[in-house]
Amino acid sequence: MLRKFNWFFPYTKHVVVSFSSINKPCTRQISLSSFPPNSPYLKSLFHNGHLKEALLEMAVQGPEMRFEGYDTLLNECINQRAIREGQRVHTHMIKTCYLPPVYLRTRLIVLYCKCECLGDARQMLDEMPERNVVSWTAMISAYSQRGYASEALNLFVQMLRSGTEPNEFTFATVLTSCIGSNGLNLGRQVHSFIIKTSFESHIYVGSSLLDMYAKAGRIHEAQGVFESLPERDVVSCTAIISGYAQLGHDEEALELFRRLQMEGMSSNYVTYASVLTALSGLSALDHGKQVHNHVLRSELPSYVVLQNSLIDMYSKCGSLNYSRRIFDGMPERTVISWNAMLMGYSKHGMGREVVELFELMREENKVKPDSVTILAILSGCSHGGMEERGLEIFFEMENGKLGVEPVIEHYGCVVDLLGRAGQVEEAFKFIKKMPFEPTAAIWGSLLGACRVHSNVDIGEFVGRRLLEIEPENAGNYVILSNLYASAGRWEDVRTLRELMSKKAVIKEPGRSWIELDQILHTFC
DNA sequence: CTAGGGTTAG
Repeated sequence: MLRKFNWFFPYTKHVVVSFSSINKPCTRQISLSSFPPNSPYLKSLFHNGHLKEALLEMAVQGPEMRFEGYDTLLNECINQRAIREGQRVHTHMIKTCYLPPVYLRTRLIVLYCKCECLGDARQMLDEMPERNVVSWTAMISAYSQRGYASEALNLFVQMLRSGTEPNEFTFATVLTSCIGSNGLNLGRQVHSFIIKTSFESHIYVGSSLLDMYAKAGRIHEAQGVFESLPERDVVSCTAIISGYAQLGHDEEALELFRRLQMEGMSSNYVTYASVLTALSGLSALDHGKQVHNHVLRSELPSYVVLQNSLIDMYSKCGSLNYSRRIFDGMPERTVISWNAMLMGYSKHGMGREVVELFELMREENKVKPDSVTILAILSGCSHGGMEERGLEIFFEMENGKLGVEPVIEHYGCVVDLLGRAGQVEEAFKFIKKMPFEPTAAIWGSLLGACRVHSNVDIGEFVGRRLLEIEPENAGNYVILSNLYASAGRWEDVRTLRELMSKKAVIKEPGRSWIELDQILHTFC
């Protein structure tokens, strides 16, 4: 950081400045005459990454700084995410009474956004004497990209009220904030606005629009937008494929991928990741291997995201050896890599492998576990006969030793774990003293344990409770009635069946599928 | 100057 920072040196010929960079302190003599304001030298300093020297130069130039100098400096601060240096540029404007035009103020908004100082960015925007569509859009997109959907939407409305017309950038970004319970409603309003302003066939707006419909579960509307696009690119194709995949329409996703590929669509890592999700859902190992081949032949095989998807796909297809081979071969892993692998072992009841892998994770100490890691471990211990170890890890987390904040799902896993171990009373006590209100899923897990271990007393209490919370769930009636049956309480079984038909509870039909000779067959 | 799709869990 700079130690000396004097603004008013332009009248001296030489100036000695001392500063310390991260590695070494240094002092340098700067000859002013060789550095006219906005000189090419200034630019060369930035491009060689000497931002701090450039800042000194700025300090030396003092009030001589003009638009071009600020622009170059700010852009470099943005590229390097250098917030301290950027603040100095901002301060320089204030101290020298420079009134930046809209363009430079927008660059400052972008600087603060990219450096995660959204509050400062917002203050910049609010204090601007005049704003244009770019200033508004930069802020809206910062909110959208970080998941602050309501802030993004509120700002969008404020922008409209101020009389500024949104452009294709604004629409593309604001649509990604049309999520949640009212998302579809908002998205439709934005859509009609898009039609009015004739941005509907814009490729960025269109892919954002179809993604919005897909995320709201409206795959047909998404498909409609996709088909109406005058041109397609990787992103729009990926968006529609992943739309199908995320809604569980895995066959359609795969079908569409094949068709678009034949039509010449190019794929990137996001495309493959989406297709792999669909294949995991289908447990289609042969198809998965084909996509893996595509990935290996592409330029992308070392992408972490893609390898994570492959680990997951092979796990869900039951090939844990393949998963592990990919996992072991990764030069860098994210927490998702560990979680996908742990989850794979967990789902296959390999409790010992789960615990061993977690120990490896702690030994390596490169990646911190998160909430999902602990979920994978607890459910793995529960399904894999490692109940005691699972409980130990849970209590470590509860005592704050893992750096993971316990959430209700963790408590749910422990209930499951105790229940499976036959400790039905302990599980019931555990639920009663949890710091959360038990959900239907948690009661359901305990009811299942009561059924398996024939604990009619607790089972009856829990079952009745569940029938109140979710009277439409057929499974609860069936388990409770089986529990009564196992205790020979036929009268209760009968009244329960009557209650069930009176409320017209319908059991969902079962579905299954199988892959034979690389052809997928599905049954209902 | 500002913009769209993605990986683990439920």
